[in-house]
Amino acid sequence: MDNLDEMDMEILNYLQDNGKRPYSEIARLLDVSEGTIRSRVNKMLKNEVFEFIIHTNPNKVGLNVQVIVGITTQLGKQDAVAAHLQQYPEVRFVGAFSGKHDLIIQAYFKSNDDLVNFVNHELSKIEGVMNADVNVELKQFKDTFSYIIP
Amino acid sequence: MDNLDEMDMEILNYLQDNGKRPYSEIARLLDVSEGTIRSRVNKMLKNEVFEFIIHTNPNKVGLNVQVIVGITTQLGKQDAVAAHLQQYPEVRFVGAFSGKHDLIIQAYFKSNDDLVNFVNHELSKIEGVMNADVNVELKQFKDTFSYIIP
DNA sequence: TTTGAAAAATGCGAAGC
DNA sequence: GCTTCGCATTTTTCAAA
Repeated sequence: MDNLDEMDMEILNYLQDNGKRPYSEIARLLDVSEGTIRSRVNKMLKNEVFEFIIHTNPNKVGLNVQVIVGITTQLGKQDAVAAHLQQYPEVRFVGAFSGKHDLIIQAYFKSNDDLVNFVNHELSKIEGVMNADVNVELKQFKDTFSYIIP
Repeated sequence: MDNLDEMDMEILNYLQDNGKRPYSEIARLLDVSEGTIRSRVNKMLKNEVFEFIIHTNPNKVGLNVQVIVGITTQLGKQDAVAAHLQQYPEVRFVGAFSGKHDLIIQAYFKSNDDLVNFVNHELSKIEGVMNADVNVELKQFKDTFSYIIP
């Protein structure tokens, strides 16, 4: 709940390099005891500051088609459309935006067929969706999660 | 390099719920020995199938302004612009797309001031950038990394 | 590759400062 | 809130099937 101090940020910085880095190693690097790191990590986990996950390379698990779709929704239907979209496992990200599109989503598919199927048979049938601007990824330059600016 | 079998996928499925899940627990769930899980995990790590990371809640670390920017680049300058953009720590994602925009990026900022500064003083000065369509996130509905479809 | 068992390292809880 | 110190759990190592 309360704010993070410098040591918390340093802990996050070490962990975002490698989620398996042992508390004892971080403790050595920051010159405190292992218990200190552990209690701070657990406090941050409890406060949902971060979570331990894995980042899978989509291509290596057969998800070769990645898209970002800008969606225009009918006035007043934005929340309902978003609630609907977030239920799809293929949809990784859903956000409401100011700008050209009301909603922007990011999704992964195994094949172009699956993508076309999603757009034509799912997206187009959601009530309140007026327009969908589909962008298919051709090349990925960066996809990091280490966004704690040091 | 070679393909993942069903057990590999199940391991990924268990880990994406919780990157700290012990190998021994996964072993029990899949009815194999702990060493089997470990050797498969290490093989996948070596082949860059996935990595252990943390996912930090941007709001909790003071990154309150999230944007997705669609960028139109001058013909032939796409790669150069992308290479430039990916150097900013604020920029989490850079991809080349087919569709309305040549490049799409996702970035986090501490404040609107920082965003405006980035757009006016950095983005606008990159050679080859012709247009930038800035979308500011108003609300986040979903932001998951568990996209291994079971 | 997978297994099993011993050794090493890590994580945990509690008490005290 | 930080540390220390036993104890439990996990990870590592390695020989063998």
